[in-house]
Amino acid sequence: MSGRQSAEERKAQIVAEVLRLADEIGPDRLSTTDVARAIGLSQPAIFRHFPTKGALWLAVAEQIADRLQHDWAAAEAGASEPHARLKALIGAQLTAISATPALPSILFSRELQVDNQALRDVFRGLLGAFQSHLVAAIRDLQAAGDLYPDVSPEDVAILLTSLVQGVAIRWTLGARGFSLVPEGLRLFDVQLGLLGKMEGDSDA
Amino acid sequence: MSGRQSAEERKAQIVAEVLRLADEIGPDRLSTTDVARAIGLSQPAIFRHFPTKGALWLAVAEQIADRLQHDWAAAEAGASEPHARLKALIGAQLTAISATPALPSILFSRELQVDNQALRDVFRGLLGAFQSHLVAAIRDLQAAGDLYPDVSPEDVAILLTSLVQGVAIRWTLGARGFSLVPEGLRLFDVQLGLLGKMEGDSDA
DNA sequence: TATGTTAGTGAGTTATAACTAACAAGAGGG
DNA sequence: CCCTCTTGTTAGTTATAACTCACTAACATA
Repeated sequence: MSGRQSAEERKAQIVAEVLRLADEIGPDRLSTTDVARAIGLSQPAIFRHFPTKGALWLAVAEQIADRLQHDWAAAEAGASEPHARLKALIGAQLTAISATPALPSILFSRELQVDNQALRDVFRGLLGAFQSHLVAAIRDLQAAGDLYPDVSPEDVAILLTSLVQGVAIRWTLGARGFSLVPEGLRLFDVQLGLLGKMEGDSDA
Repeated sequence: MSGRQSAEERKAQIVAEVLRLADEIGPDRLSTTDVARAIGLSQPAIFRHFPTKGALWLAVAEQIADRLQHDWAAAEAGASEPHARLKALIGAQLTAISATPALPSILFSRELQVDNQALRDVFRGLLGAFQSHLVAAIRDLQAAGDLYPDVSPEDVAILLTSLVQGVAIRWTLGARGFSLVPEGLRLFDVQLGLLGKMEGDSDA
């Protein structure tokens, strides 16, 4: 169908298709046959480009990691003020999930990670990196006096990642009946509102 | 091995074994053969008690639902004051998860997310019910003046369920390197501390 | 003690998974 | 114009999944 292509193009196409289908079918249920059929290739052709299915998933993970890290960098570059930077980070994460809805399932799928240590490492590092970006922004926010100072930045970061995860779960369970990014950002404002309430008292 | 048993007992035993093995093996990797072997039964015996594997999962979900609802009721009965009631609800949920560690994995399983609509409905209802219990307690807390009144109880409830989910996910992914209930309650106190900060200002 | 019901078994069937081996064809270089 | 590398195919293999069928053994009770 799609004609003969260079290995590099094919690889990218396969990875993209895995991400798309992982949402439809479920990450661990996704078979190489599904991927091949969606592209219009024979099933063994997948193995021409990736030695094992695990290697294919690793490529997918690395693509995810690259994209997320790029998104975070862009979010931070576009906002100088700490509050805006924090909100941009959360927004970037929500946008990434809404563009790749399989992301939470992939990130949290024990099935995938059980027999793929490398995959687990990539994801763990990724989650940790996000946490670090948040902590840095929160620290700046506290330094600027815009955030109640008696709570640890790490705890705030945890509350915020939980918020993102929580809204993502509600989004998937509820058949995506609401708009992920606005709802997530609304809750972010609520949470940050609470965290900033002491602002007026700080000079008391 | 375990001898002949009544259908009712066997069903309960199978359901319990699924919950145990779902944690060890992962919800989607879990085969009827695994369950049968763990009990000491032939694999077809499972299908004597449940028409399909999906029906088995549904029975598991209903057992979870029953137990959670019972736990919530007990938590609410044991605490009259709103703040204690809210904390007891969160504690009950954390305790339930720590007693059934497969719970978060099931939330992200393909069985739940893709294959089994009925299962998804049960879990959605369950989350909604928990949310309602929280909202009621939060309303009382606001009425008592112990919680910043300008934020909607629904939003606070969402933040709290997200908190529970978030800590549960970190707990499972991080190889259970910390104690779920204390860590969850600690974060609850942090969050509630933020929500109660206005208390001193309310008469200003 | 005879008889119907129910829990359980062993040996299948069918489908689908990942992966392999042998062969075919398109594209560029000599 | 052929030679060769690369991308692809068709036709397998092996393993494992859910589920079925024909049958047996324990139990209850009339």
